[in-house]
Amino acid sequence: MAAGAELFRRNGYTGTGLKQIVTEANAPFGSLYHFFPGGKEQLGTEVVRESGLAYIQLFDLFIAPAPDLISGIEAFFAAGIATLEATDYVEGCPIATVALEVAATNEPLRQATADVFTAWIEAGTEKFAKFGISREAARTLTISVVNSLEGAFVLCRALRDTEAMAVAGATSVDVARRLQAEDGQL
Amino acid sequence: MAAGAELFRRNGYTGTGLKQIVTEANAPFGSLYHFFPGGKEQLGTEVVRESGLAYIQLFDLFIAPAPDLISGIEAFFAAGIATLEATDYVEGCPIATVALEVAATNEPLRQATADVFTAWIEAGTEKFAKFGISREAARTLTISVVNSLEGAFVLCRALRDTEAMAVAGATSVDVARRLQAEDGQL
DNA sequence: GTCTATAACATGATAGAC
DNA sequence: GTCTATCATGTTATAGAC
Repeated sequence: MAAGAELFRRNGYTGTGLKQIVTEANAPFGSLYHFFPGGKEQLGTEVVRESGLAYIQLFDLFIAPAPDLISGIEAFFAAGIATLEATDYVEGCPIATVALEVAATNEPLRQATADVFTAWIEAGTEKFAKFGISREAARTLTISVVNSLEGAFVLCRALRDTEAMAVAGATSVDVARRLQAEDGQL
Repeated sequence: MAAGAELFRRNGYTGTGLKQIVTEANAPFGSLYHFFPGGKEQLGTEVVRESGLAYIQLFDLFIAPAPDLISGIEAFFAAGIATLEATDYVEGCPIATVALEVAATNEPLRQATADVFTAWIEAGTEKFAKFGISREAARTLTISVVNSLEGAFVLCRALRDTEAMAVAGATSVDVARRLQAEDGQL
């Protein structure tokens, strides 16, 4: 299943063949349908859900130990840049490619991607609220961070350049500062 | 070719069959290879390039007549929300889905998506600079706007909700205000 | 229960009739 | 020159041998 996750992340859902997955996983073809009777669709939804949860851990890893909101956000986007460079721009968000592909064509998979994004937004709201901003502000900040992150992955992978991710980090810091200032006035 | 553009935008590159395209276009199958001897790859690159240019016109349509930078950006994101609602979340960015799919697997197509994004950034920089901010600030703002727009399309289509696009607009306005203020100090 | 071999189908691409 | 019929290949899915 880890093999499936990596291939979906790199090549997308429709672009990844089941044959490719079992080859990468050094598994016989038949066992795939033993573990996933629902075929490619079931495998896809489970990969999306698992990858989504794993990404929350990654988010916590950079935000939780930060001394303050701003440096947490900076560390998070710095990690995004590092990932792009380390993988030569082949690995971005594990969900986004699949999400765009299936949004209009495969309802169960679309629901899985939606559940993952909902979980991210809730988890981020929780984390950011711990830094002393209101829950409403924390939710807005989380959505803004995810927007910028996802968009920057698109630009960076296409352009093979990290500039957009750096801008995304700076943008998110701006938003965080504005929200902190507004909350402080209340 | 318009049919190809719409299908690629909705279903992605690997998710769209040539048969599907000729059916949608009410064209016979053979004529496709008459006009595109390079097959699917040539069709894909031309669709990406043409859709990319068309999107710049759309950007101008909302930014150019705006009385000031902030209201131009607001109008642009309001149009994004309107598109999502009007198409029941099946149409987002015409480039992003293809860009993520091919970034690691098809170099000619990846180059086409990169050229489009480069053109967008240059065109946006040009337009925003006309509102009196420095070229450097205009470039940063453009990348920030595109990041937020692309990311919001991912979230909105997956969640079938426009909240993320609204946040993207507010975020972009924040960034524009910060850049205007910084430039004013120089 | 695991896996190999194969079925049923869709895909991209072409050759050849009009 | 336009298009129909077909090819070769790759896809998902399954049946049946071990």
